Amino acid sequence: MVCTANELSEWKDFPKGLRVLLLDEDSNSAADIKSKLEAMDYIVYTFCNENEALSAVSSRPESFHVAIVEVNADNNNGSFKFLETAKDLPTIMTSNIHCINTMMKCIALGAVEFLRKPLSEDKLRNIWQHVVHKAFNAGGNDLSQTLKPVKESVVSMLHLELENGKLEDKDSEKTEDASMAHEDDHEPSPRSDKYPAPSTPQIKQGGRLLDDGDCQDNTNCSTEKESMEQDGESKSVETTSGNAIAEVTASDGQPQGPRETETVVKEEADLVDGTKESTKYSHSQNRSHSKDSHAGAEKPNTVSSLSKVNRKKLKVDWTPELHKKFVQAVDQLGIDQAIPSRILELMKVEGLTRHNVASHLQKYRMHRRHILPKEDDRRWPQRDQTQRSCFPHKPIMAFPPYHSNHVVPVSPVYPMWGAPPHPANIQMWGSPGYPPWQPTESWHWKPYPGVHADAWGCPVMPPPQGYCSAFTQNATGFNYSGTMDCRSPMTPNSVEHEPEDEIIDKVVKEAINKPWLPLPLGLKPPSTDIVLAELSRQGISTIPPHINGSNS
DNA sequence: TGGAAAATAT
DNA sequence: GATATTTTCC
Repeated sequence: MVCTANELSEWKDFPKGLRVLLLDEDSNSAADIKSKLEAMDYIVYTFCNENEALSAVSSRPESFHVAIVEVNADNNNGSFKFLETAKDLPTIMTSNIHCINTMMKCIALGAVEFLRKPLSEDKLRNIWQHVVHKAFNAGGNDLSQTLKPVKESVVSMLHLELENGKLEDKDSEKTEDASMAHEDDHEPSPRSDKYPAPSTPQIKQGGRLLDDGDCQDNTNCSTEKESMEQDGESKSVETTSGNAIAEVTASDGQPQGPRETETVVKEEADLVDGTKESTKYSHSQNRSHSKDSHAGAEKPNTVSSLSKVNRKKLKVDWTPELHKKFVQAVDQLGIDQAIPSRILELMKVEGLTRHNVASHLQKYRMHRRHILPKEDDRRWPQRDQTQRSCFPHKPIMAFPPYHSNHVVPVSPVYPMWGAPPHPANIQMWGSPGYPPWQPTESWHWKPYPGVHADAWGCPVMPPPQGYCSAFTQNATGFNYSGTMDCRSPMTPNSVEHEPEDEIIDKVVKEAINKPWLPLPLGLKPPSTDIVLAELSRQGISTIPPHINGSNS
């Protein structure tokens, strides 16, 4: 983020000048709070009923940075209403009542903190944290105009302060009450592993989940990597009790950076009373968790409602973005080198475990396997008639060596994963032409520039002689002998093949002996003209339209 | 570890 | 019941 002197000067005394909306029906209380806030150079706008306050917020949202709303037993609806309506405004609830359910409800409805009255200066002094937190955690798109300057200023400030070694006092406070978690008293420094998370449990906020290696304040009791991965997740649940937030910055530590690597996972967290509450971390764009408001809209037993949402450990939501990363990682590694651990490394996504990746990889492969042959099925028949009547119904052999580590990547384009039921998946697995995936998909062809997906398994007819030699050369160059390796079933000692295996074996041999035969090796097919000529020479007149397409 | 399959969750 | 994801097993 750019740090300009101008920005800095704009709010060099941050958080002084922070505009606070105070909603408190109790005029005495309001006056008291107001005076305290003003003593800290906060600008206070007092309202005694939610409608006025909401009206003010809606008419000039940029006028407030944070809100302090009182909840009382008599009229908490108004407070909740405000809370639910003014979602963009970090809202701190305060009350004389300490009903855990009320607190929970407030939090569930989006309150950033629940402070018990009376509000001491210490408590009030740090409300700016929520503003900063929001400024840094709101997705770029979500960042309101009000928060932008805050963020910029803070960044600027941090920049300077960091050079001085330490952040300004920023009041290392500790809010009590609802805040059972160890809070971050400082502003987010580029190196800190947490955001300036408010002291109160947040059940929302785009955040990252604990990463294996970043489970800073948690126990690292697990020695085994594997378990650490898992513990890293559940750990956040168990050891951060009271702090539903399990935010961990990405390795880069840049406040903004993590946003794009946030994993969408659901996490359960132990709440104060031990009940579980689920938190869904997602990309910043999804920040508004309807779930939360939904849960909050329920009765005081919000807790139990939340608890049922999920009891299991984290569940990775393979959003298109995440999947894209995955695919890119796979691409980068090459399909043959794409193993969970490496993919995981490349993805650099917090909270994602090797298992998650492995699982996804498994699915990914399955989809590919499932789809590719299907596509080929449409094309092979013709070939059968002409070249390989003995060829199995499916070009089994033509499968790319997805699971073979010693095979050269003969990676065909990643096809869509089929026709998924969910729109999201449709995107994820990329229906033809789905923009986001196009680049990725073509990426797969990197090792074989110019080769089109359709070349794979296309009813390409025996290429002319001239091409044959080229083909052979290429095949050699690309170590196509290795391709045969992927036909592991044909290992010498596997004498008792299934009938299908025998066929496979046969085909493999044939392929070996007749390299000029068009196996789906991902090689560039001959030019359309040549193919057409050859086809017609063989009396084949029916030509699938995609041949032309794939070659031109 | 990687990968397949079983078990669960949604 | 179908899928997606996690767990388990090898």
